[in-house]
Amino acid sequence: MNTGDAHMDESVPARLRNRPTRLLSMASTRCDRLVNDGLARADARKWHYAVLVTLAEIGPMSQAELSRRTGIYHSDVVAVINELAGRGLVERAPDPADRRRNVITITGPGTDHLHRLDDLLSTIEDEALAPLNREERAQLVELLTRILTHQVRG
Amino acid sequence: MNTGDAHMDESVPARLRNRPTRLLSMASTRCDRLVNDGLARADARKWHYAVLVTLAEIGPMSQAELSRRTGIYHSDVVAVINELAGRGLVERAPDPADRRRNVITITGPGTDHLHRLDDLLSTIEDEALAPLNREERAQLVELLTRILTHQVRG
DNA sequence: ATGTTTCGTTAGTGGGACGAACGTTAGTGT
DNA sequence: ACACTAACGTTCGTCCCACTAACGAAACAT
Repeated sequence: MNTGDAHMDESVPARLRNRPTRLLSMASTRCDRLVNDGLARADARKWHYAVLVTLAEIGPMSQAELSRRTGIYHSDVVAVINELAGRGLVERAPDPADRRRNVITITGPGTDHLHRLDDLLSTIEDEALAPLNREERAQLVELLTRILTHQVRG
Repeated sequence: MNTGDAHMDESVPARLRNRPTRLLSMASTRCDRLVNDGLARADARKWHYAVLVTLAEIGPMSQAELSRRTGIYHSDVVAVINELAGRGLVERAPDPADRRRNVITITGPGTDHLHRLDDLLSTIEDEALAPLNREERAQLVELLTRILTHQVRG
């Protein structure tokens, strides 16, 4: 499975090793894989989690709004909702007030599943960020958030 | 061009907004795009930079070693070297000592090009990480490095 | 000699982010 | 009342990336 490759040794040139964008890329790739593999064991993907948590926390909403809140590209929302609806975790119903919209609602089983995913994700992230303590994780979150807010408004 | 989407508003549920892996993913995606677009203006890709900087800093080496040091997947090295060699930025020659190997060497124009890419990349990263000062960038690098070293040995 | 490993290479897969276009429906201006 | 514009859901397709599978050639191990 694991190729045991180097990638991070001293064998990597310094100019390369310290490029923040490169580190960001590699860390993201590896964390994403951990998350994907982990969630796959619960037959889920990260977008499933994003949708379920959004619905649970904010309430029923249209697909377009889901796209905006979760960051899922609007073309891709359809498939995600299809998958979730196919498993009975959400319900898709036409909005009587605006017939362009579908109202997506989380179901009972959906809420249960969300709790499992929440636990699972916490475990996964705990392993992914193992070498970082509480404050350091908060620091990381803060730094990344600032980068992102800047780029969005940029 | 820019869709002006939200993605980072308060409209994002808290449980989602504070997930480090999610932030990592989004930051990486956006930074990668900045880097790719930026380097594209110099008709280059980030792997070009990785290869050139490695050759310049360490010296000629085989493609396999290049793969190990840069993190480029071994199947993909071929294409990268093709592109670089096609532009005369590196030279690919059979290794007389081991006829399985190719020895890749950076050329004069390759070194020039590397300098341009170095400057360009600094500019790009400066913009990508604009909201972070020196220490904070160092902090970010340190945190990410620790995550990565842990995962590689994990 | 034989089997194993390394190297370079080709072709192909799967996923994720994104773009283009379309029919449908809601608002908006006049 | 009517044309125009914008939003919504949807489908299809594109591009890039990390990765796999398989292969011939060469080196190495025993």
